Amino acid sequence: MAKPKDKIEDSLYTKVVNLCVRRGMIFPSCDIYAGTGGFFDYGPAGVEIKRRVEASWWNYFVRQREDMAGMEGCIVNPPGVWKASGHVESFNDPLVECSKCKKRFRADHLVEGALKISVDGLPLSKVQELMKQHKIVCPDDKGELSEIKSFNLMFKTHIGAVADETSEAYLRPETAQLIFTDFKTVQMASRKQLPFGIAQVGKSFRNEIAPRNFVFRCREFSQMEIEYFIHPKKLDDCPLFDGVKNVLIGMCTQAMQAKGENDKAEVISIGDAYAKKVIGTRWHAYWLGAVIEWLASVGLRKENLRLRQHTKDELSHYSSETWDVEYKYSWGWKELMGIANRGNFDLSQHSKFSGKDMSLFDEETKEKVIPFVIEPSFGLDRLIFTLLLDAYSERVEKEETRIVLQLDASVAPADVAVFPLMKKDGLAEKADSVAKELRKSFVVIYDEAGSIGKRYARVDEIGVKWAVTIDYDTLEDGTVTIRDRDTSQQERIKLDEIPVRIRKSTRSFG
RNA sequence: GCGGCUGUAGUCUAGCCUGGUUAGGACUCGAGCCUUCCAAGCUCGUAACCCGGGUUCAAAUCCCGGCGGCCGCACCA
Repeated sequence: MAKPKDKIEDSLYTKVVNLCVRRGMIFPSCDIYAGTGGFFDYGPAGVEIKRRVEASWWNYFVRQREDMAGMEGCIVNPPGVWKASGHVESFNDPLVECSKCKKRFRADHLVEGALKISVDGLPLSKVQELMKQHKIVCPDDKGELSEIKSFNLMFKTHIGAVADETSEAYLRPETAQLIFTDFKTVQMASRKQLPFGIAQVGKSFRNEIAPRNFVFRCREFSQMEIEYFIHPKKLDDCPLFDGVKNVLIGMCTQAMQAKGENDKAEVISIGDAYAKKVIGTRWHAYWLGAVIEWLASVGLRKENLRLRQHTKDELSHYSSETWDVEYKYSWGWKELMGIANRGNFDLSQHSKFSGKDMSLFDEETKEKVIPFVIEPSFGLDRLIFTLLLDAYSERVEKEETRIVLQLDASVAPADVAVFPLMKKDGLAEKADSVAKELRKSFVVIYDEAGSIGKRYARVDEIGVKWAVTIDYDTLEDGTVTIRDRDTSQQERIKLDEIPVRIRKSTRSFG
């Protein structure tokens, strides 16, 4: 089955990466020292965009909802958490390399294939022994295989001064688990009854073997995750479903992929997809719709989005059904975020490993239940870069190419730029006081350096929607020109109309 | 992690082959002049040879090692 190309060698991609670095929005971390592959820092404009996307998400999914509670968990956790979640095991890939063709294989898979036994839970030394005993060689060209090398994708550290086995700890590879470990406390404190969700934003860490493709696969990244808890017998009892039943979106189903139609998507409403049982549960369908609506609200064009169902062999160890929201990158459809049905896997595991009761008493059915979970999981960095790709445009003027980032105003790095037409005759002083006043309510960029055209171009490039220019008329009658980034058209308005104009285009979050 | 290519200011690059330059340019950035609205012009300025060894009187240049980057393989909850 042909996978979408992983390779990124596209000019749009290159242009946006270049813009990110050149304008200091997103750039390699600690670049003055080497060895920092897979880590990226955000500069002034980048961090504003990031905070706004995050704030928009938090507002939409947490503050605007009755059925959601927020929390923030720790990054460093004891091993128990990750043993229960299955990550200690499934993050350890035992790899061997063929001495002839240099190809790499999963040692456990080779042994399982050759001996028709399960090696689940066996220590690596045992697997190595089996490989030797049965003289397992490269399946491609019978070449000799190397010793097993273990790749642990979790960052390990130690708690306290003594670094021995008892003090081991991990940097979390996903934020989700903290929601499960804290589930009972957050439920008690928020006094939410099923169904309800817990949301969290934070950093996660994966020690990728080969980080690549800018922020698409990095070692430290931000996640925005929701675990939505549902009574196991009420997965289709979804009162809010009507709100998204009309969301039309392209879908690529398992059935289509089985036929090899990986790049196709049938445009269908999410409600219909559920009615046809393409989507397993009503609550899953609901979250697919809610997620698409939010992604559209921060400016992503729906025609560049589609839902793709994971095939059975793609499903992770905890999931029974997963849908990815994919974006139509110029190098192919690729995962932007995922919505998994985790069942009660995690709460059950934590109950087993910790010995604590993770069930809730349901007042309606008078029974103790371990809730099922639908998990919408967003990668923030990837999303931001996708927003930049989606917003990137070029305008040719006088044989010169200008970059205009047509970001939604709600996620732009500033609400408004304020420029004096020139520095002299008191224009700069006036502009400065206008900027100071606007700063009380908005994110403002003030700039008096260079020609006016250059200053417009500078803010176009990072996506600021409005530019207010103070000129001689301002001193006379208190009017300014306000310029729209996308049309470069200007309009003369009164000073006190500026906030109204900005708010019209910006949902104010956070 | 393996293979191929590659590394000069914030960005793009000249110079490298054939060792000796105050390492040049353009854009950006900063200061100033000019300018009554879209990267104009002028003056001045800041800023670079990835790191470490070696060869040599002399290394951006040649050699070795390391580190980074890109591409391919592999990996990817």
